[in-house]
Amino acid sequence: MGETNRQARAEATRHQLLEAARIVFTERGYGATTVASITDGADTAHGTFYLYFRNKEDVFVHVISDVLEEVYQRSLTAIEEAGPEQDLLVLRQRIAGFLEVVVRHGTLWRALLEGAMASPVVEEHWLAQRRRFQQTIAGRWRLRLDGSALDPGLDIDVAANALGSMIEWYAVTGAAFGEPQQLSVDEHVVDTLTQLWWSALGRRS
Amino acid sequence: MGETNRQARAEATRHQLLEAARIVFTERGYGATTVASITDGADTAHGTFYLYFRNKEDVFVHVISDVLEEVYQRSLTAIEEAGPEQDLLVLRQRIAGFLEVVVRHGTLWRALLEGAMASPVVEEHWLAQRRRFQQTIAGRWRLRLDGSALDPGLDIDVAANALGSMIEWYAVTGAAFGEPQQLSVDEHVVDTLTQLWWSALGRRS
Amino acid sequence: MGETNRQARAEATRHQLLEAARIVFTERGYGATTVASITDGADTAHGTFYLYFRNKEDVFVHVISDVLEEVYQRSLTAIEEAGPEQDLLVLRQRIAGFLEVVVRHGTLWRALLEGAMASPVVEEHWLAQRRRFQQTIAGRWRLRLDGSALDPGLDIDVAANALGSMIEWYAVTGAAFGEPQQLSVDEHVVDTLTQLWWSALGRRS
Amino acid sequence: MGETNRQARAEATRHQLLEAARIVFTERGYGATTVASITDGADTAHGTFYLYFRNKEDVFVHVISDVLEEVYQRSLTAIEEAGPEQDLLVLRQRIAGFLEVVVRHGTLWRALLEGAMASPVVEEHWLAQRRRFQQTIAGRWRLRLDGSALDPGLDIDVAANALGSMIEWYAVTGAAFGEPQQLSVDEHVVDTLTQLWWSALGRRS
DNA sequence: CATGAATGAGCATTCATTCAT
DNA sequence: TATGAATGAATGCTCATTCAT
Repeated sequence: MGETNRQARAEATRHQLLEAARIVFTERGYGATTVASITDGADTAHGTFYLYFRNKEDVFVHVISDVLEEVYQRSLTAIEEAGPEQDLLVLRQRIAGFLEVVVRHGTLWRALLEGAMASPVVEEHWLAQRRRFQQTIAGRWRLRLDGSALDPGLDIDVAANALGSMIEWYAVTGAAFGEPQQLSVDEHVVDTLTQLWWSALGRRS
Repeated sequence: MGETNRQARAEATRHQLLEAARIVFTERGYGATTVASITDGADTAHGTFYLYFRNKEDVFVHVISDVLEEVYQRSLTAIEEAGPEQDLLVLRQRIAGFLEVVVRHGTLWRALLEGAMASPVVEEHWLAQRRRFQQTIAGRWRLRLDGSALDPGLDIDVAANALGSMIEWYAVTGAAFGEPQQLSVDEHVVDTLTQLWWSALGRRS
Repeated sequence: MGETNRQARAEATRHQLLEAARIVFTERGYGATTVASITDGADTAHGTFYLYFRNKEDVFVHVISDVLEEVYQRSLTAIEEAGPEQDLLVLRQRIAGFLEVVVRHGTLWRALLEGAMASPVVEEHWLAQRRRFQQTIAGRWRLRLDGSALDPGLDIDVAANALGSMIEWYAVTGAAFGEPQQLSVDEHVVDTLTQLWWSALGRRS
Repeated sequence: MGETNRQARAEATRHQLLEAARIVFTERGYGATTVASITDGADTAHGTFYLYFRNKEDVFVHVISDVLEEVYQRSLTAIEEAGPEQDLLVLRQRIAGFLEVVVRHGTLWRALLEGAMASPVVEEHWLAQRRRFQQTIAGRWRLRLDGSALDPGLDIDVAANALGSMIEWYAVTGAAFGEPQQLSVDEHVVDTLTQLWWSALGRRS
């Protein structure tokens, strides 16, 4: 029981560091974040950081793994699919979910891109998540290639990459760059993005 | 004439530095580039750098301005417009032009993103160019809003941003991340991107 | 009996630490050995170390004391002396014994030198043992100064120091430096060293 | 001429650092010497050190190279050889020369040993010099193997190593360990060492 | 105009030692 | 006795920037 207590406090310290890291990365980006700024935020000694993480890269991977998983879950698996006639609705909800997660984490996405460029480990994490994302989309489309679903002449993998990039980059540039952002998702925007995606595939509403 | 000579040599030195900077930024990215690595490449003394540029940020802005202008020119103004019946062909050529510039400069785009995250000045440069790009597209669309050109309910500014983001992010992630890239533009890809853009706007070929 | 048990376990822990320390010092040398590496090897908690030793210096002194005593015993007291006509044989056995101990402990001698340079306490331990060694040799020679045993004009203390140094340094540089060593004592080498020692003192075989 | 001036000052700075390093290594040993302590002694900024040396190991190699070369020159090549009847005198002068250099540099030899154990580069430097030393000695002996010069049954390489070790270790343990040393070479000691070396080879004076 | 030596602030990382449980 | 989390001092190294020549 004393043992459990000790473990619990260790876990609390680790959590403090992780949370402080998330905040500092969000505020300052990847490059400008120092280990000292994290331990300051976590209210621990400098050396304590190295009990839990190997270095800045390591703690960053832990921070972004949570976020990347969250955005994946929200935009791909959140909603039970109903009949095909509800496809448009489902698409809209997924796009809205994606935007919501990106907006909520704001400039942490900026740090993610920065980290991906500074660290091969981070880069690979992020690219792997993108690949998984796009392959899931392409896989869904292939399942329905029984009718007039998609325009012929469309390379499915390229299309999944392109439309995924459209949503991702629209969201990230909006939420993480330029002026400090409004922290909400405009319904108006979701409508347009949904329609673009839907029409791009040659469908009619 | 001695004066002219002096100016000419100064201009040559400046050009050497700028060219060396472009190469180093392309090879190492923004963060890993040091002033020393630039002056090494330019074969000048370390201190000479500061005669021409205030710091790394400053020289980077000059490097990317050229590239940003080039991509803008290639994808928006390169082709004389013919009759409206050739719109699809024109679109295709613009997309191909954009991809070609991105591919040709390869990992410098990666450095651009990195620099945008490290420096507000770089960020503003890049965002301004994006805005100009998207506004030009949206402006063109508005000029034709006399008929059934675009789907109703589509927010033109959002759509221009989204489709621009689609091409931009597809190209940049392909050319600047992941495995070392093939340095060519696949016709196949251009076809698909063109079709997505065209259809997304509700047009029929 | 519970008390005895307790003491026995404490003694076992102490022994584990000492043995782990010996291994780590041998493998990594004095400077590169950390308290953590010792407790890792001993399979105890980090803090346990400080229940038994004040610090790295302290545990090292304990480790080397054993080895220094061993080499002393082997090379000075191991063999029952017979008649003076067997002196050469006895000398040879002593030299062989010394070499054997040094070779067996290999790079721990290297750590010993390193430790002697880093810590005055270690240095004094080592020097005291050398002094004892050389004084024993010089004392033996003096006991026989009744005849023509040694060359006149030879300072006995200097000679004992010098010949002792010869064997010591030949053995240590061979066993602890340069290429990973063969772990055996070459008879050939023992012969030459014995002859040098014997002749240096002006004796004839 | 301004250029020459600049180079001269740079050389002076380098010399200051090298000299300060020699002093600090002598006073504190290898491990306890920090780059900061060297730049303090040289009265330069911390970063200046790295303009001239890669790290502590690098500057140490430069410091000891001078000393190792000096001891080699003094003890092996300093004296023009006369007739063979003067061999004993030549030997004596060489031993005296070796001792003099070691005594003059005092505890720097201690740092050399310490450095050899901490750094493979230093170790190799030192071992290479020892090898050169011993091979030179063995080579000389071989040149005279025409008569009764050396005892038969003596392995020449082992003997050169052993007698070289004798002088080296006698000198180093005397000058660099134990109490702060008298800074002079005792004639008495030189006599005994010379006689030991001479007799060990089976010669008669 | 050009040079390149010098500066020093800034950051990552290690590790001996303590102490509450 | 034993544990292991926490501490923080210490140090190596980099690099943007300045300035005397």
